[in-house]
Amino acid sequence: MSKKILIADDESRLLKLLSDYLVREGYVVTTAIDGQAALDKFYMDRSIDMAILDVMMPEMDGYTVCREIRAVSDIPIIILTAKSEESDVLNGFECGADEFISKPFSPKILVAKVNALYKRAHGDSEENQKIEMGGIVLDKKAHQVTAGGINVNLSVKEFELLAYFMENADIALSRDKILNGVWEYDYFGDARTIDTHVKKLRAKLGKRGYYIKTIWGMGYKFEVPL
Amino acid sequence: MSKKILIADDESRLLKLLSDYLVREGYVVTTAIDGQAALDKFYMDRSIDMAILDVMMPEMDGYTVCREIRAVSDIPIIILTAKSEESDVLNGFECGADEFISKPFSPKILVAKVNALYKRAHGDSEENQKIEMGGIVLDKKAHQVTAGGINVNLSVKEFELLAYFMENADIALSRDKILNGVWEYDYFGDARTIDTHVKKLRAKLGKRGYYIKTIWGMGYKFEVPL
DNA sequence: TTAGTGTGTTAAGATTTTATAAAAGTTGAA
DNA sequence: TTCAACTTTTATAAAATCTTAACACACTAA
Repeated sequence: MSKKILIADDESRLLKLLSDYLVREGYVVTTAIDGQAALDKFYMDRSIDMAILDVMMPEMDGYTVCREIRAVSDIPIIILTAKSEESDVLNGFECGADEFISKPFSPKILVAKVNALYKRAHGDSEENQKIEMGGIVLDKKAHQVTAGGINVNLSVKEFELLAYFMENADIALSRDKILNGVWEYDYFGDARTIDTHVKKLRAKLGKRGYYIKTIWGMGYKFEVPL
Repeated sequence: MSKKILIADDESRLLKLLSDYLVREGYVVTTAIDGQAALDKFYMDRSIDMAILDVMMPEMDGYTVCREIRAVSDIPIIILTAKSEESDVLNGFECGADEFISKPFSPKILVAKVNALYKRAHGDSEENQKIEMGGIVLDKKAHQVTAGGINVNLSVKEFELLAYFMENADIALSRDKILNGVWEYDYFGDARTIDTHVKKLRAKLGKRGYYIKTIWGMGYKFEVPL
C-alpha cells in the first residue's frame, strides 16, 4: 500500500514542516510550490492517494487545482485556508474538497485529519455501524435495535445510551462519563436522568435488560454474561 | 491531582471569563496579563499542567511564550488567535502548540478542548489498568476483581481498598496512610472502620485473603507469598 | 503471668445510593 | 394551537453499603 500524498504550498518552510510530519507518520510525500506544479505532479504520478492544497498559490490557486483533480479523481483533498471568509468556504465546498483546515493549525490536527480521511477512503473502518452483543443487535445506520431477533422500539436518547453502553462494553462507566458521552458537553442536568433512561432501556430490552449492570456507588456497566 | 492552568491574555475581561469557566470545571487557574508575566509565572510555579496563550500580548507575544515553554516542557498549550493573525502560519506551526482557537469562540468549545487535551496528556488515565498479583486480578477500567479466575463482587470501598493495597504491595501501611489514600483527605472517622473493611475483603478473597497481612501495632501489608 | 494495648468479629442503625413512579416541561407534527 | 411522544425533574420507597460500638481475642513487655 502506497499512502502517497501530494502537498502544494508556496511557502517552502511550511512545505518542509508538513512533509516531515507526514513522513514520520509513514506517508510518502510529494511536494509542489505552486498550483500548476501540483497539477503537473498529479498527472505525472497517478498513484497519488491524497492531496493537501494551500489556497494561496502562484500560477493556479488551490480551488482550481482541486476542481481539476476532482474532475478526474475521487481522492481525498484537504484545503488549507488562511482566512475563514464566507466566500472562501463557499468556494471550497463547490470545488469538491473533503476537508478544510484554517491556518494556523497544529501539526497534530493535520495528521489526525489526514489519517481519518485516509481510513475513510480506504474503507478501513467501512460503515461498520452494526454492533452485536449477546443477542442484541444495534444498527447505527438504520437507527434500529433488535433483541433476540425481535424489534425493539427505542427513543433517541435511549438509543444513544444503549449505543454508548455497547461501545463501552465491559467498562465501568460513571454517571459523569455517561453524561459527557451521551449528552452535551456542558449539560448540567441531574445525574438521576440517566437512571430513568436506564430503567426504560432495561424494561424494553426484556430479560436482556440486565446486561446493564448497576455498579453501586460508581455507575453502570454493560456486560454480557458468559 | 492539581489540574493547574495558566491563562495569559491582556484583556482582563476575557481573562476573568475564561478563568470562571475553567474554575467551574475544577481547574486551578493562574492568570497573566502579558507574555513576560506568563513566562515568569510558568517558571515560578513548575506544577502548571496546561497553558492558554493569547497571541497578541504586550512584552512578549504568545508564539514566543509558547516556544519558550515548549523548550523545557511538554504540557499542552492552546493558542488563541484573532482573525487578522490567522495568516501567521509558520509561527503557529513551529511554536509547538497543541491547539489553536480563533476568536471569537464560545467558552463551551474552549472548555471542551481543554478537557480533551487534559485527558490526552494524562495518558487517558485508565487505559488498561490491570494489576495482577498472586492470582488476584484487579481491573480498574471494568471495576472488576477476580481471584483464581472467579469473579469477586466488591463494594466501592472494598474495591478501592484492595486497589490501594495492590498498588502498594510489600509496603507496610499504617491506618493513617490508608485513610488518607482511600478515604477523603480529612476523614475524621474511626480507625476501626478499616479493620471492618479488611475483614470483608479477606472473606471475599477466600484463601487469598491473607495476602493482606496484619502488622501488629502498625497497620497492614499486602504481600503475596513466594 | 498479667496488665495494657492493638486487632478481629459481629450486628445494628445511619448514611448513601439506586429504583420506581408520577408529574412537569419540551419538542415537533398535524 | 393542540396533541402526543419524549425528556427531564422530583418525590418517595427500597436497597446496599458504611460506620460505629461493644466485646472477645491476640500480642507484647515487664
